[in-house]
Amino acid sequence: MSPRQSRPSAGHAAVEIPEPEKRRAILHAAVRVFAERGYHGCRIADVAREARVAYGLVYHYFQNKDELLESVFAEQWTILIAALRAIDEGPGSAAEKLTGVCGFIIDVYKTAPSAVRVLMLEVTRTPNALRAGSTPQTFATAVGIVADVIRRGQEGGELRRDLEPVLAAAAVLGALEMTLTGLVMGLVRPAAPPEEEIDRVKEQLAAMVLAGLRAPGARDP
Amino acid sequence: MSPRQSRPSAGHAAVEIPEPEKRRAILHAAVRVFAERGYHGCRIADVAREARVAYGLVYHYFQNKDELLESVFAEQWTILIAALRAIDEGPGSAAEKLTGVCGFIIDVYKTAPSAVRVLMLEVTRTPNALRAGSTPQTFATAVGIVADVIRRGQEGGELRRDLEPVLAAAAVLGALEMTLTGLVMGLVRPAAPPEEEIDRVKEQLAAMVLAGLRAPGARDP
Amino acid sequence: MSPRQSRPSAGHAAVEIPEPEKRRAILHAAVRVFAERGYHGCRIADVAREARVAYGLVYHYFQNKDELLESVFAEQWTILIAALRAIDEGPGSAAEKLTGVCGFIIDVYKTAPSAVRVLMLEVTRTPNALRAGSTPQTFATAVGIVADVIRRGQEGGELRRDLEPVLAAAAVLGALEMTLTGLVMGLVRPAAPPEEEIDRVKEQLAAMVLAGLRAPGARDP
Amino acid sequence: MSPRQSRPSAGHAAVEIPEPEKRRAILHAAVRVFAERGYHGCRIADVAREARVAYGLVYHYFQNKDELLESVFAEQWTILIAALRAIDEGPGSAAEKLTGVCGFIIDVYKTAPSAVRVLMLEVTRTPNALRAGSTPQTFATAVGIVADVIRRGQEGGELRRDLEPVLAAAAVLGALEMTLTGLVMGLVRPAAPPEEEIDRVKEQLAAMVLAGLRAPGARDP
DNA sequence: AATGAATGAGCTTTCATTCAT
DNA sequence: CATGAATGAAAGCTCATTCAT
Repeated sequence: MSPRQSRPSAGHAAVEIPEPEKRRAILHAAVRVFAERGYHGCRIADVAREARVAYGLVYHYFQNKDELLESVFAEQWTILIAALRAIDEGPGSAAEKLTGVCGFIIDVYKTAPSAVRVLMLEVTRTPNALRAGSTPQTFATAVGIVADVIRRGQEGGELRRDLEPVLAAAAVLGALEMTLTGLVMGLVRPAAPPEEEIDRVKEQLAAMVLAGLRAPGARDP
Repeated sequence: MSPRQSRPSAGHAAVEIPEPEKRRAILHAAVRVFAERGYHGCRIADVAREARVAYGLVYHYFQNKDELLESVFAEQWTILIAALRAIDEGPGSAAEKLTGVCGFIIDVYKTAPSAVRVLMLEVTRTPNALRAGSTPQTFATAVGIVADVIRRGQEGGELRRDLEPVLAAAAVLGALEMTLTGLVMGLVRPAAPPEEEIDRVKEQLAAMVLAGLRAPGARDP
Repeated sequence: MSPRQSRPSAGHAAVEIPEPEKRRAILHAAVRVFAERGYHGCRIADVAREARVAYGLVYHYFQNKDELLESVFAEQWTILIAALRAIDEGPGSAAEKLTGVCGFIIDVYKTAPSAVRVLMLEVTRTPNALRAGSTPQTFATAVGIVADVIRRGQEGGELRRDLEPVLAAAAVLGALEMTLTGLVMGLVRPAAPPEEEIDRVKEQLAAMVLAGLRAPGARDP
Repeated sequence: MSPRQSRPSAGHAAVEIPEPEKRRAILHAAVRVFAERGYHGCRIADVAREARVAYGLVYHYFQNKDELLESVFAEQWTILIAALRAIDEGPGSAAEKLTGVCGFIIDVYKTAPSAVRVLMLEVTRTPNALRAGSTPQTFATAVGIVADVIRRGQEGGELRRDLEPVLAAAAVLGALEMTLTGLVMGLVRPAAPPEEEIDRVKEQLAAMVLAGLRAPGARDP
């Protein structure tokens, strides 16, 4: 009787059916509301209002609340992981790659703060049922990629070897996340216009992270 | 006709009215349930069951769900901030104090993981209405104390001066938090019995944090 | 294990056990609260607070809410009916007796407004279960007594014969009640000090009632 | 995302949005249940069942119980006051107008007894919070209109001048109300089929009221 | 007698989900 | 596709009643 599937998004051949504009609006709205209020606090009514769409339409495009939020998760993780992979597989030293990771996340944050919050904060709070198949693995994947960067940096003598890569990766992402949170909450008052302020955060964070991980003898880039 | 106030908890002199045992049980249960499911997902019925107490008793001691969770917040923050203050005002170098902070939080985590999760995770997710008067300030306070430690370390030449203390403090706490989250989610698989594993995390984290903040010339402790 | 019966109030012989002071306080408080908020709106907690007595004590003296409120009803009606009977069986013309009825109710109102409200207003609103054995009959009794006065006045040629006595009696009591309500609500603003104001109401009401009922030829008293 | 406002009910021009049928059903049901059981005794579940409507729909159209009952109040008072105004401003002597008032209320009672009970009985019992803005004023308004009729009758020499109009008006409405109550409770047993019985009540009441208020010299109509 | 903590059924309110249009 | 009224299960809150002290 209509869509309602996970939307593989592309057909296999010929005529590419474009994603309906309103479906997109709902998904975007869901990201914001979800980020703002969390899984249980996010009401379908809120999403519909935020998307400026009729109540019932949400159920036209998504089976139910869970499927909607799962889509949100999936989409955001897909983007993040793709980016991390690109950085990981690209050229450059471990230090450059870590700087790239910090930079990317903070850049995303500049244009879509809620997207970052969804990824970082909802990981542990969202019911397991929902994340089934998506989050724990994907979160692990994200941490894993960063850990890989670190591991190879250790192997190449660029980063200190006494740290467990996974643990270090988690710490780096956590540092990123909480710094952004501080920004959201106004702890770090913008001494400069927001745009530049965020760039300053980016630099400092990268510096701190690198200093924390770099091998004693290694040179600054 | 009964309690139901915010319970300033301490009198000024002589006859200290002891906190009713069941009130305490409810508060403890609330910490756990709250940590587990977040603000909106936490049902009064769950708290009551967890505390092995009748439904209605929760409302005997607390006005409503909000007041209960606010009490949880207040209590946890009070404990954490007192500990941070003690470390801040105690003796030792900045490095030792930062190590102390990491150690304390991870130690608390060993005995009461949910308490830590409430503090760290609920900060941004809990409705503003609820946190009014409690969280934003208290969170800021906690960050502020750590930032002070860092600032004095910078002034004493022990820590690098190019980092904004508040930002660095947030990053440190974030690194702590996400590492613990990783532990919870099983990302960092215990290579050793849990107890020792956590101690290993403590060491590595402290090492990383210190390396990230220490001034180039400073010696290892 | 204690009182808790309907309290026949007097023993049969010798040693008269006096009604406990606090039982009385509860009963009085109940009259006020009941009058103020009606059956469903009247909480045991309110009664206890109003009586400055511990919550549980109410249940020491009364089986349950119903028994308490039934006692209130019974007591008030007993008083009212006794007074009406006394007037009815006393000397005087029908006109004098009707004046007496108006006067009595308004006088009671002066000292215990809530008692009057209980009698007059709760009649139709209180659940049948509660009034069982008390109200419908007693209310009917009260109306009946006034109707008797009217009937005898009609038979004696003093009052007009075209009115159904019961109907007329109800109307008289209703006029009384609503006037008092008007007073409570401040519709009839006291042009004089409360005391005198009420006396003025008494006169006017009696005059109006008598004029409404008196036979065309009958003289003013 | 829907109705839920006080429903000003009438637009100014062209396309009149009709009141949803079910909203109306709920309001009607509420009048009955409210009349039957009073403010505190009236359960939303009862209203929904009586209106043959799903529980939740009540909350679709009304914010909460208070708003629902306030709407009931407002509607009933609006009707009554409009009718009283029409009588007041229409032609006829004061006596005819008073007869009209009695007749109107009793006629309404014939078709919608509960409506009358809501107006007359709930005035003093309903919590102040609820009536705020609606009842005290409107009740005063109703009494005021009747008082105006009386005042003008006094000025025209038709009615006795020694009675305070407001007081007399309250008494008249009270007589009406209690008579109807008596009818409800079966005090005045129908000597005739209900229909005629009520008409007999109407006549007797009007006669009594007029006799009570008419100036000594004035002729019978 | 007196107290007030403790219990839990019942009612209000919310909100995911369905359905007629 | 789009809409929003309609439904009802689940969660929050109240309060009569019991019970240990």
